[in-house]
Amino acid sequence: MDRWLFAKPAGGWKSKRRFVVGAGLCGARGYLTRPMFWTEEVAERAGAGPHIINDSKTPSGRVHVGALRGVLIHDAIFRTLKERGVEVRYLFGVDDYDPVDEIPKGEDSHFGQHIGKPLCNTPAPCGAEGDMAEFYIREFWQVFDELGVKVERYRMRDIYRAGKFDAEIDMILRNADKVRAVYKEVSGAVRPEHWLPFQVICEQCGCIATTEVSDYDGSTVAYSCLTSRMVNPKLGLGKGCGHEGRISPFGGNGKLPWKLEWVAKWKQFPVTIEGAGKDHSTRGGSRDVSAACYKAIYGADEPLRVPYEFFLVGGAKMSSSKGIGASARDMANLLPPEMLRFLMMRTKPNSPVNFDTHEEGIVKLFNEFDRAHTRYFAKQATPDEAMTYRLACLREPQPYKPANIQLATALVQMPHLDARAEMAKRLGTLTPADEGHLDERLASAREWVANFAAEEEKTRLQETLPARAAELTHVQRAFLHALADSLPEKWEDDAIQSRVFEVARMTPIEQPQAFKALYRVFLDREAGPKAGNLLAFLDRTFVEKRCREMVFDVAEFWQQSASTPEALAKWLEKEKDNIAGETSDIATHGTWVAKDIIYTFKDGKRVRKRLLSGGTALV
RNA sequence: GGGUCGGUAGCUCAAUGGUAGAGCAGCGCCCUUUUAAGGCGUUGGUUGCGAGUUCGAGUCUCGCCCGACCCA
Repeated sequence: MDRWLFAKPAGGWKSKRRFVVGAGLCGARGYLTRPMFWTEEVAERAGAGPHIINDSKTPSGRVHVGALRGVLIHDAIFRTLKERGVEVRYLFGVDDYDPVDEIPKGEDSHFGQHIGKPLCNTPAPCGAEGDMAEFYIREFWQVFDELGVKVERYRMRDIYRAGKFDAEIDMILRNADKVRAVYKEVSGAVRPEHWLPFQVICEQCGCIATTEVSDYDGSTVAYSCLTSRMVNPKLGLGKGCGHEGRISPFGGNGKLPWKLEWVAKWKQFPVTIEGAGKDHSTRGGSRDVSAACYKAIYGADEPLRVPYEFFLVGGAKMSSSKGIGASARDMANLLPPEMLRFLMMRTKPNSPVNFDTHEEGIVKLFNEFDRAHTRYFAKQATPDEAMTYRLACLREPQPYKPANIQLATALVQMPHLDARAEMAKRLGTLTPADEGHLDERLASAREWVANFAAEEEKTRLQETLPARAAELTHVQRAFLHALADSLPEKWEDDAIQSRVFEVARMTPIEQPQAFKALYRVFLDREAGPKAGNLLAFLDRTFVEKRCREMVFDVAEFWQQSASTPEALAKWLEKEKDNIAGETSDIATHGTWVAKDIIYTFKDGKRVRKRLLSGGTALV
């Protein structure tokens, strides 16, 4: 469908969607326009700038794959603004002053004693160096690098300790009454009169989640570490120590609750664009609270909102106890960076992205990306498609020959095959870009097979004849016997491949049926890699034995393979110029009489045709 | 319980109140010693259900059902 439309005249028709105004007038009906890509809409709403985009992550465990949605949405907006010549920065913060409130899987003994403390004051697990926050954010930063997401990184511990939020902390504490009013009005949460929006780190036990602060005098606050508060009631952990004291709220002695932390960031940096996931973005949610506080305290408008839906990954291993596939790192191992970006770019922020790691989902994603790539370089892409593709690429798009993912996953499962060589053979002459792409694609294929493929999706050589071989027709069984009878002396892929075709013509059997029979008895699948390759690396006697395992009935076989005289005549008419000669012989089986005619083509090929009579009298 | 968003072909999703579309899957045909490849064609819909507004509703309004999320 043509995406170029005539926009209705301004003021005439109502329009929900924004349009890009194209070049000049086009007739009397309106301007030549096209619908905006979602990043362009955001850029348009954002205005001239300069802009500061902000996003952040609390590294309380391995960073979940869903966190990439916001990261990449912000990156796409960042790149679009830059392309438009707008001055823009992209900041990304580590919320490492947040408390430990949950325990990462399997780390109970290590983190149990630290629950309630700031992440950056908690040692890393597994005896690793550094603190918990650094430990978990490190692999997330690595993914940023691989995805080509270039952000200005900051850590909340540095911000607080350097006193960069001191002015905001002071302002917010002085306006605590406004904060309480907003909480009550916007989200219905009632806070006690003495409550102040701040949490200090308890000087006695080091917890930050258990303290309650009151009485700000301009330089210090009073606090108590509540024994009545449990950071994680489910686990029964993180009780306060009962300590009471007075301390300065500045210089890293404590932090703002994160709804106010947002306010401080917006004010200090200052942030002009910050999206948030749907969990924060609903009415009366945390984003509304933060925005209202910002307005109440500073009289300022919140940064541009970009509410976005979730990024959900389902599939084979996701629900397994191993937990592979749930983290950003795991997903980056499976999907090349462009693919992961593509997944996010093509879906508008307000729609959820559901990605399935089952074979079908993987194949579909890769093939769609390859089609986008091909269309882009063939200049057949629509404006939206081109934009999606360009934003998916890490740098200026480079041409290369796409390597089919389905073939790649098949080949890497054949231990006796050189998958790379097989793929390369099919692609033809390779440029360095082709080679790089091919290696990347094979790595994805191997990762999928190793960590994501369900058992039934894997290609496995069948040690014994699979049960479903019973579904083979008698022609297919006869074909396998005939193949066993005439396996080539030279046990090489080309010779075997040729022989398969020849035996198929001489059985006779339709080619697809012949190949399906082979894949069934050896792999228990409908299809597979090139048959010659597959067989060449198996033991010859094993192949011969397997091919003879299914018995067939001659009468059934003949009936399934016979031509009608009409069909034969039609075929002869078509092929007569290519046929050099023919021989025939008669065979009988019970009351059936088969006349087999073998036609020899001018190029040496031989084809058997079978005419059948009799049989009916006895049946 | 209150709120937000969504429900369109088998699947994933488009569609400015103006003829409901695309990709994939499926099906059919063609080609082929590239057999998990290639080419061409094509089926498929009570737009969750029911009312209303309108010349006209997938789109707007109301009610209900289902799902996700937020708040309590």
